[in-house]
Amino acid sequence: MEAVRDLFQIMTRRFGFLNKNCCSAGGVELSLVQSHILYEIDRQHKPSIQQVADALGTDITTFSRQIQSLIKLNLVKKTPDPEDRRVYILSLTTEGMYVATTIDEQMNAYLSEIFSQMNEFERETVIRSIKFLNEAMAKSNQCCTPIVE
Amino acid sequence: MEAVRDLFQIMTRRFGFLNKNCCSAGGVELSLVQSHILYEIDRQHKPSIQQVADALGTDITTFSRQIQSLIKLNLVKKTPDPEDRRVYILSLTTEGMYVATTIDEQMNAYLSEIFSQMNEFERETVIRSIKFLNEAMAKSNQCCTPIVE
DNA sequence: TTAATTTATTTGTAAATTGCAAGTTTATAA
DNA sequence: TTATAAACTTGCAATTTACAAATAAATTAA
Repeated sequence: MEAVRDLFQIMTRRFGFLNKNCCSAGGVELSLVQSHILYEIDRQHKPSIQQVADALGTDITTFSRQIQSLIKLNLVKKTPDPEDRRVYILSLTTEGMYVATTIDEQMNAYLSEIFSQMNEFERETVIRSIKFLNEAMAKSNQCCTPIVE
Repeated sequence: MEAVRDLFQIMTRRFGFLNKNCCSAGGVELSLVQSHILYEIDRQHKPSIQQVADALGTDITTFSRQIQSLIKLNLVKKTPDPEDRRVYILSLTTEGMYVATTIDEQMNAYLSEIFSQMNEFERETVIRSIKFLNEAMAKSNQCCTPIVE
């Protein structure tokens, strides 16, 4: 197999730029990391701090502080879990939800623009390919998840 | 178009993990950023500091310091450009080349493992799709390049 | 039931990363 | 030849990071 890595490296870099340019909404200027956190909280169902940190592969102590700053920005809410009082459940505030949604819409708009250069068939193929790839990565145990030592 | 962003977000996150777990070679422990820099210096033809910083979308002052630390690690070399004495040409040292190559091989090995789950046709399709996507992103002027204001 | 262990989270601290402002040096334009 | 611009570096100061250690609650073992 030739230089598959190059393809990935360039693609993810480009997508990274997209994300980077995309992170302010509702008068709030977010860092890339913060935008990823909002995304992940939104995506998961009542996640704990630990769960989101794991999903993003961030050190828990770092993550704890990141959450603190997002709470200060009034984008994230921390609720004690009644089931287990060690745990805090994370959720987006109304404002956080607005910001996350806005970013999401912008990202999708950018992506639409990219895909608009393709015809229906090409678009379908590319999207199906990415889905497929994600599944393959999920199945692989050697890679693609944060290191758990 | 449905939630294309999700596909991308997950894919790039997974690839990010891959990169993250992949950054030590030849007894040197590199950060993700450092590994990206080696990659980009290797890829470009006698790039200047500015060029690599631009390609990676990093602030030039930050980048200047990152190069300094890679020089200290004896992975990167800075040569004055005879054509324009303001400019420094970056290149990898022998050791830097070794590290970059090792990381590259590891990444490709991981990717091979992922692709080994697919049959020949699927593999071809996925790879062609990513190439295609890269071209589309390159053509788009709205996105996918670092902000130049 | 108590003691020991594990899990979730936070804080102390110190190092690394970042970027703006300002500076140096060389090239180019007026 | 003076002014402007471009490539790069340094001085900060703020932010981000992660390891070690602490707290508090749950679980498990004795």
